[in-house]
Amino acid sequence: MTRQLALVDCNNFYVSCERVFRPDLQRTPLVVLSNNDGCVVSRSNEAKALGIKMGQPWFECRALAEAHGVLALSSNYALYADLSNRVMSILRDHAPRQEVYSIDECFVDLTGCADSKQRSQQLRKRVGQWTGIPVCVGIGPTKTLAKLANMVAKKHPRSKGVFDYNALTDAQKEKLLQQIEVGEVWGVGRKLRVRLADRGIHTVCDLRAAHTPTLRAEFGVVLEKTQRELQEIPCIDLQEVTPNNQQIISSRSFGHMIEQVAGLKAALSTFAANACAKLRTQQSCAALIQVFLHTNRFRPDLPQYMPALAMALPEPTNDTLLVSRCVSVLADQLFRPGYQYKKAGIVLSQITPVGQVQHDWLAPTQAHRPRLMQALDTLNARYGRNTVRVSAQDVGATWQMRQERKSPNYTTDWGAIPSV
DNA sequence: TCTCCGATTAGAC
DNA sequence: CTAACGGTCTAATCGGAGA
Repeated sequence: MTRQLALVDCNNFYVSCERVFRPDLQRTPLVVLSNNDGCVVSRSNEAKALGIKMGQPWFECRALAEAHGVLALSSNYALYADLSNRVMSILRDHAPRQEVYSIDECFVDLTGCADSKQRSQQLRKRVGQWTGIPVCVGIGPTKTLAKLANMVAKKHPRSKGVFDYNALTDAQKEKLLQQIEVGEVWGVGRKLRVRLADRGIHTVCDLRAAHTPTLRAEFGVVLEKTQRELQEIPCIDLQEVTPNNQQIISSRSFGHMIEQVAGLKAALSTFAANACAKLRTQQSCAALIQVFLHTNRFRPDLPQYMPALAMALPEPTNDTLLVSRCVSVLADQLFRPGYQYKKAGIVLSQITPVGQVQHDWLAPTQAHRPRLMQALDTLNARYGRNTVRVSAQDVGATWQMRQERKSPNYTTDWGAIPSV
């Protein structure tokens, strides 16, 4: 029996989230900006129609956008995460197997469903009614084809938000795949698209039909799997359990350039606190701590410096105070005066589950304070993130990112909901 | 010459 | 008036070091 994999993808997700609590913006052209109000990361259909590109720097399109009455909002991740959870939980309750693929997408397995297309329509309707978030559904025998089908559903209003690749005849499949550029395929990005074009592979149909051993030799396993998936041979399974992260990064661009170590350390200890909190939520510890600093790469007129340094711990930890101190030491070693720093961050890796951590009982007592960290997490959960923090976070702290257009915290603050 | 491992590349969203 | 350009994550592959 052919598999019926459905990809459910929220439409213009961040923009749609903002509109849930601001129905008056339903027809206003709208974009959501990345951290630091830097780039456009979500666009309403009206904004797309104006030619505003995904990932475009806001300062580049701002004049055009504002001339057409486009409203730009800073991103409000707490809101998006909250609505995402609601969407995912509705889908989980209405489909047997689910993989949450990203904040706005999930795969569900509808294999064996009597009428998967009708079922998808129901899912769509339910998510819309219960959350206010519009979604489209693509159905196919493999994940790659389900993604492609989803694209078709989004692009063609005739599909009413659901497109089923499995329902096509071989001739219809061929015709459809001829019309889609290879760059639209999941796993084919900018670089590959160019290299494939050099080989005469322009459409999805071309990729599907290419000589497999040659493709493999030239482009590697990843693309071979993609090709197989286009040929309806499943190579990428549904991942129902989300694995723990192998690496946790916390980094930010600053609202203003920083020239002093103290400022960098304030930012870095906040990053340490956030990264460790994340380690704790997934009940794991890290053994390698890396710190990096960046000057502004878009200012070739200024001296550039982007150093990085790692410290290996004798035993894995998730203790904010310990990691903060390491990060401070690394910052001192990396810091050179005379540069204007625009960004910094930390990377935690060599991650293992807490239960597997072997304590060195011959060594003097390590700074390992699970109960203190638990108390800290409880307090911050109740009274807000960073209510209890490391003092280094405050010393010389001037690094906050720009976020001039953020919407209120609708889902966590009653007062934020506009009165009707 | 082989193996290992860190760095780099490419992609996703 | 001018400058203003995200953040996290994974897997595969490359290339140098050391065995």
